[in-house]
Amino acid sequence: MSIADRKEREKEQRRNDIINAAEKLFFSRGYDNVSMNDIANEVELNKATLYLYFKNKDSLFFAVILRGLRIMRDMFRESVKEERTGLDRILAISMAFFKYCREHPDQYELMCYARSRRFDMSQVDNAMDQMLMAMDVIGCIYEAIKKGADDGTILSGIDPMEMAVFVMTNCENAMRPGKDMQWALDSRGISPEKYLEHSLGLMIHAISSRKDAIQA
Amino acid sequence: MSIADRKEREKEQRRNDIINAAEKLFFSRGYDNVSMNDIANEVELNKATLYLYFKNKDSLFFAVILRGLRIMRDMFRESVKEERTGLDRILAISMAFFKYCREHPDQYELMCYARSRRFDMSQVDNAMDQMLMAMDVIGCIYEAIKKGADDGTILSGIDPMEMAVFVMTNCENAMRPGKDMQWALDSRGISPEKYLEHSLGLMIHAISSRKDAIQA
Amino acid sequence: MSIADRKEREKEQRRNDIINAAEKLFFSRGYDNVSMNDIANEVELNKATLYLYFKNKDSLFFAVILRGLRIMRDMFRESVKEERTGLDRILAISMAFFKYCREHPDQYELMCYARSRRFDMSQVDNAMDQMLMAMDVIGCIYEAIKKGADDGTILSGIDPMEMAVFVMTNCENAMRPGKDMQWALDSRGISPEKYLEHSLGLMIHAISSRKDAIQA
Amino acid sequence: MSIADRKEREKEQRRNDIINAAEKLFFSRGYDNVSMNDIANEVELNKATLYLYFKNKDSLFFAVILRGLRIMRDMFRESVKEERTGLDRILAISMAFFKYCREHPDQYELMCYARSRRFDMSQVDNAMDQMLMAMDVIGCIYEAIKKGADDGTILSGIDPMEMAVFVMTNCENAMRPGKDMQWALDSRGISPEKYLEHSLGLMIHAISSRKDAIQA
DNA sequence: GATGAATGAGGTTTCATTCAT
DNA sequence: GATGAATGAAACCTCATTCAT
Repeated sequence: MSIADRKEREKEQRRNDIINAAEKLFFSRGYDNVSMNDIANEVELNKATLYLYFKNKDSLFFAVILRGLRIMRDMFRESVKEERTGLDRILAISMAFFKYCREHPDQYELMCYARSRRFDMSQVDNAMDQMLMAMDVIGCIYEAIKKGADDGTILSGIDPMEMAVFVMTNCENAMRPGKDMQWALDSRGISPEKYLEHSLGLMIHAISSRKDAIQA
Repeated sequence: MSIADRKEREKEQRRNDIINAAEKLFFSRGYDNVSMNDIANEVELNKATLYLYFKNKDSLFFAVILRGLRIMRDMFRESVKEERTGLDRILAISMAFFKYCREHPDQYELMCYARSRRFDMSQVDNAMDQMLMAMDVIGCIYEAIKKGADDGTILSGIDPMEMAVFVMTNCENAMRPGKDMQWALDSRGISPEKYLEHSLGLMIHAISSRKDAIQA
Repeated sequence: MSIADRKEREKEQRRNDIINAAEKLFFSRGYDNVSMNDIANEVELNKATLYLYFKNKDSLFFAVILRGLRIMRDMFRESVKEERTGLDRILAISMAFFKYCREHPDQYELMCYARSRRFDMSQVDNAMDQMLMAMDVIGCIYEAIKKGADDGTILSGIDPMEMAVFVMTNCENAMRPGKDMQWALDSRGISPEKYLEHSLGLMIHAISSRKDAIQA
Repeated sequence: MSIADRKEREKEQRRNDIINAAEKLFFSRGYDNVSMNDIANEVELNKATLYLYFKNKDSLFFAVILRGLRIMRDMFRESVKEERTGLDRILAISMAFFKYCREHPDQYELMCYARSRRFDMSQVDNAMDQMLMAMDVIGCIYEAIKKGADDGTILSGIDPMEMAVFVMTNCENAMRPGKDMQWALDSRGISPEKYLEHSLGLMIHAISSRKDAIQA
């Protein structure tokens, strides 16, 4: 068993090495400007070897994404531990999200790109893992919303999943408003931080059951 | 002058033909699966000729996007004409946005793609037009928000531009929640239409000065 | 001895399994569209194991061919048993050949491909078996011709081996005239069956000592 | 007109240069051992340029083949000019065929390879020309057979096209009996020339209306 | 004897872009 | 202004084969 185990671990390690190399390059040059050749050179393996571990370039890409999602989920889970009320948990998750984005800006950038029509999930061999992890992430929010509906800190009457999606997308937009939106904010001298704060406040205001509070 | 005029008009016409062809192909196959060759064939011009009108493929792409933005802006402007209060105008613009997305789904798809990191605006020759038009679009919302702050239908206290961005991005997400968000909604059997409605309700609730209303 | 025997038999069995798998795949997709990987998967052995049994892909291919040749030879031998005269034997062998082609069309197809310049016999480890078996096959015809020369049913005066080759190649062409020849026949509405019959008639006519007969 | 003409000629010339280079390499190393890279280097053009003139490697290959077929056809046509009877024409064509094979052995080798299952004519852009030329070649024999049936030198009663195919394939086999057939002939010390002669004699004997003659 | 992992070499094709005319 | 032809660069992927275990 120890021998099979070691093999197993080595294989996992190598897989990880590849993902590391790919991640590094994707981060610095973007998906489209990195070739499998580049990655093979970076990880010092033969190009063909990459294809032993990943069906194709897209699959490798989504393995990178998956890792990012896992980190995000873990941060989400960790963040709610200390919080009592549903609303507090939502706030905590929001903060965790912003933290994630700040600590892993390139990873988050890739994640956004991974959603574009450019990618055909049917050609990706770990598509299912991808979906499950995404569900896990949104699931954290979903749980918090449900709790909030129970404890009265969050509006009820709408399916908690809808609210979770509302929260998640608002966080994303608060963090990364899109090129044109940034132009608009720039034109009025509004800093990203300020927009983040206010935008989050509006979101919380929208879902909170207390009718008087705008918090950040 | 009439001769120069005609020339001018012809040139404009040809430029438009190219954009038409490109648009048609981008719509049906996506940016990355359309080559300059394809476009040249579609418009029945030589490939090299395209480069007389557009600096590169990206510039042509953004010319297509620009046209879409113009349509959107016109619809926004048209939509507010009949509305009195700021809040009503925001509602009207939201509706106009959804209408736009439904009537030009492919165009909207492209617009989203155009925002990805993949594109380097510094290599695009009409980047300025692009920015101005985007400002125009968001400007419509900005005006409505300002009016709403004046007439008391919309929360004041936050820069109207911030609110405009909040509105716009919420509309976008209401309409097109992203692959993973759709999975999440699907898992609870929530239809896109329902989510659109509720999500819009939350947004309006967030910005409305009336503390009791959730409307769709 | 029994242990060594068993080992021997198992080894032979495994070798056969590999040939079976290769044959199946070559039949359905053609030599060039089948990889050693495919074969290894089909037979559920490791790719490297294949190389314990066969020097290279070509050798495996020719092992498949060899098996086909053996079948053909056995059919030839069986076919002449009941026939008296040399000419009758030639006819019987021809029929056996056609039967073989009909019963093993894919195998025959491969056999034809195996003759192309693409293959370098010097790199094939069982080239000698290959040659011996081919000689066996043609040998059947050779014997029949010799008998026919003796019993007066077949022209003498030409080396029987030459005639054997003439017979064999005519049978092959009767059965499988080649793409362009088929186009030609099609253009005149001649069915493969009809051509087979007439072509065989001409061949028999050519070698028969009776100057009046055209038979099928 | 002269300018367009020159362009046209230059283009044709270049196309020919490419075919020349490809032919040279195919001759010396065989189709599968020549890459488009090799050809591009040989003709001193960019690899991509090749694809302006030929849809793919196969199409280029068949352009080489087509040229060979044209030569063969021209030799066939030339050969019959001086001959009166149908049978004499068949003999003349046979000789022309043998001459062709001796003068262009590599070309003939390729032609044989071109017929194998390996090639999917549906992916070849000049497939129609290919077929027409093949029909032209066989057509020469067909005409001679018809004439022979008229003038009484050749057996009638079988469709001339069938006989033409019979003649053609017999010539091919007389010239190039196939690896195994050569082994067989070798084993009896029969030279290719001798087999050619006798084999041709049998073929002529088969189609001739004179019941007593074996000629070469 | 069997295998999992690795690899080197190369395959065809595509594309955006640019000259010379 | 328009074009036909050319190109450089690279892209992804596959395969037969061979070690170390």
